[in-house]
Amino acid sequence: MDIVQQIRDKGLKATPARQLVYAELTRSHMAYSHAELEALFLDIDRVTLYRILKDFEDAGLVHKVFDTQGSTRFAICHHTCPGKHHAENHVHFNCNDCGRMFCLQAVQTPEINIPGGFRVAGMHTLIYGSCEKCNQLTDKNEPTDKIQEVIV
Amino acid sequence: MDIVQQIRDKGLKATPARQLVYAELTRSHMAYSHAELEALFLDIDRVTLYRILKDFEDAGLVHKVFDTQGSTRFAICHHTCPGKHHAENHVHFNCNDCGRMFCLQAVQTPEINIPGGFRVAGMHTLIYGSCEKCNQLTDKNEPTDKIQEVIV
DNA sequence: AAGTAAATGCAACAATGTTGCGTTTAAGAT
DNA sequence: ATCTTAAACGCAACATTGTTGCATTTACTT
Ligand SMILES: [Mn+2]
Ligand SMILES: [Mn+2]
Ligand SMILES: [Zn+2]
Ligand SMILES: [Zn+2]
Repeated sequence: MDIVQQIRDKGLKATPARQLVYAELTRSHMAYSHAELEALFLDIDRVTLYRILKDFEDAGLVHKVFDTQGSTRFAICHHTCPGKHHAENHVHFNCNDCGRMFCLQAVQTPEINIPGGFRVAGMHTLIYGSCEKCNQLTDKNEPTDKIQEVIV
Repeated sequence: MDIVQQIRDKGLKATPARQLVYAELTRSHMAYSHAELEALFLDIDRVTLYRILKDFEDAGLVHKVFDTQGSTRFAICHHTCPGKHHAENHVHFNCNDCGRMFCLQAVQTPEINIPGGFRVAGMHTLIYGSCEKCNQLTDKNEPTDKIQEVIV
């Protein structure tokens, strides 16, 4: 479906800034930090970007997750997403080397039994290590500074 | 072992503030936010508290974790702790109602196979829901504002 | 008891996120 | 096509969380 229409379908105006952000998140399937998005879209105001991400999250277009440093990141919601709690269904991977974070849409969060009187509502699973790109680059002793397209 | 000696064994001076913080973390086995500790120890300077927690973490006395809000929390390291990466061995539970966070020392993080060229170094498992106390209080429609001792 | 490196307290700064408000604009109605 | 208006934007100001520099104090060694 058209990006403009997807934004409008959530009751939001399809402004240029929103189209840019949504297109990028859709394209790369990665979880972006605020800093990463600011660097990508230098002409979008910092506050506007905060509000766009908040609006997208409330609308269920994106989900918010935290990386291993506790920094906030945003990623697109898959088309079969059940709404704002989408992030809880799948596992995330954070690369220690390049810092990028991936939504592993195909990997569901595991089942865990915990003792005591806890009532479980959901869980977050964050795996860390090094991504495919960084594995290869480490082997070749090359720099790992570029952010490139990845589909997981 | 004596608290003073445990702190000294890591090459740190056993100051009054450090003894207070370490004793509390040892007693409750919970993961405390900075705000919770500040409220508990009003006479400890804010910056000093930051430095105490950083020093404890570097020394392997405590581990740092993030809760469902992305807020930083600190918890004691178990006596059989392998050092700074202690937090990665066990599961954490964050109560949606009272906000408290528990170290489930007895619950190991699960094994997960992920596709692609990712090299896994470790994982964080954060479960959320409501704790035993809040379950009971919800049933009885009572307030849930008190922080009390819990051993998990 | 004295000496010294470590720790503390305070102020200033930095990073991240929020709020208020006047201006601009997207999208529906005419 | 133009008008209308609620929504979105841009900017400044503020709030929260965490860090750094430095003068003073204190825990531990001798
Ligand atoms: Mn995701
Ligand atoms: Mn823990
Ligand atoms: Zn990488
Ligand atoms: Zn609770």
